[in-house]
Amino acid sequence: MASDRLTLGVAARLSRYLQVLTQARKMGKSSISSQAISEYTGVNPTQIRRDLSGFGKFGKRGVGYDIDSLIEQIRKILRTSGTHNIALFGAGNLGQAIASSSVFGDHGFQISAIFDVSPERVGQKIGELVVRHYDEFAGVAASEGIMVGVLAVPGEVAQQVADDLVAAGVKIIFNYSDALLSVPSDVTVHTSSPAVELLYALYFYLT
Amino acid sequence: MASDRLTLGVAARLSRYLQVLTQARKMGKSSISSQAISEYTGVNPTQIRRDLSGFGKFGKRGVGYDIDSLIEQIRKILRTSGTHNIALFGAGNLGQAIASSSVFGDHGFQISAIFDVSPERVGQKIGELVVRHYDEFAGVAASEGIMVGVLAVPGEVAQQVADDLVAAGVKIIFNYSDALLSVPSDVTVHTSSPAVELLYALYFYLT
DNA sequence: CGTAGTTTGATACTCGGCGTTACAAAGTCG
DNA sequence: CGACTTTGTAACGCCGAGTATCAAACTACG
Repeated sequence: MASDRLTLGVAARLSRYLQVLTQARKMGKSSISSQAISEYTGVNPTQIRRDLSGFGKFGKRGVGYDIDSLIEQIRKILRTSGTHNIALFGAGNLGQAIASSSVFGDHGFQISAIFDVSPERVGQKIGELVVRHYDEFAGVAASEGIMVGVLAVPGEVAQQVADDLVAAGVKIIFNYSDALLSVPSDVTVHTSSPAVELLYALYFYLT
Repeated sequence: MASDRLTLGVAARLSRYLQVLTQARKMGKSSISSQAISEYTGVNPTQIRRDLSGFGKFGKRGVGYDIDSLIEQIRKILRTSGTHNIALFGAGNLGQAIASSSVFGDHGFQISAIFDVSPERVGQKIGELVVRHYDEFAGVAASEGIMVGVLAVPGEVAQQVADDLVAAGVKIIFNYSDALLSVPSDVTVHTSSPAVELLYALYFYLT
């Protein structure tokens, strides 16, 4: 079949290209060379061209790659074109920051609902959305096709929320809390860990 | 010399172990097996043992690894023991979320100052710290040894702040904005991109 | 128009990282 | 004491990724 699974490395690099391309587009650029992508990602230019040319001829010789079309192509390769509905849990500082930024929207993720338990926050408006009470989640999950849940809740309740997400059929959990979540093997947990990324960067600076 | 540079892969995995170990410690565990670390990181247990045994015998056969001591050992290997001072820029929702959480503190990063330009935010107290005006940064950078800057500012001003950080001698910039930053080659920029990480996870779920 | 410069696409070769398998040694538990 | 767990270590092989090289396509400029 034409749709062989990408290797971990290729998928990781494609995602990274996507990040830089999206940023570059925001900066008003319309075209970019493999050399330039290399400077921002650290990936070898030849490697970049090889990654891309494996799926088609996206670039123009002597010019580079058209950013808009390359973004679309990579999204197709990653099978993540279109928009995906996500649910956000926790409307504290972090939840509000996420909801009012475009970090997820820029990559095709639409926040379709925000949940919290605090009476002061429920009913509050953040951007276009109104914070709903956590009890409503089960109903919302059933009606909208929620596949991804983003946890911006305190660590103490993260496991409880994760359990509820699993019960509702959510398959991917993005965890901003510091809790270690236990989930069935068919559910993916990705934990945000900026400090660890920083340690990694620091190591290479120090040596 | 005994301090050969670690390969990218080893350093990345050690960081990842550190993340899980820190979480596990928070959950009250005191010991963990390579098998358990494998379940949370996706790294092969043999690979984990090989990574660790290359630097010493940290585990106890039949038992596993003592979490506290292993964390300390990995920090030593990564040369990132002790505390590191970081400066936070932007005291909006995101900045407040970062400042009031322990994500950085748990890994030895101490936020030594928070800066903003908004008159309403300057002077406000977040945790133990008082938000200072951005103009004070140059002075603070000189007195404290600030090596890392965390940007929680709007994308439009991110490049300006980055330039100032570079001028002040900061070598590592953690960028939460969506701007594509240009810096000299001896400065490392790490851009937070949760949505891209999510796309990556989504790809492997879909296939 | 023509030439120099840029950048992609493609191939061949090599090296090393990592998965796999296997097993002895050291510890725990009943 | 004996069964079980888990680390530490070695051997082997595959494939991913860096490197080097070159032709082809495109731009820019005189």
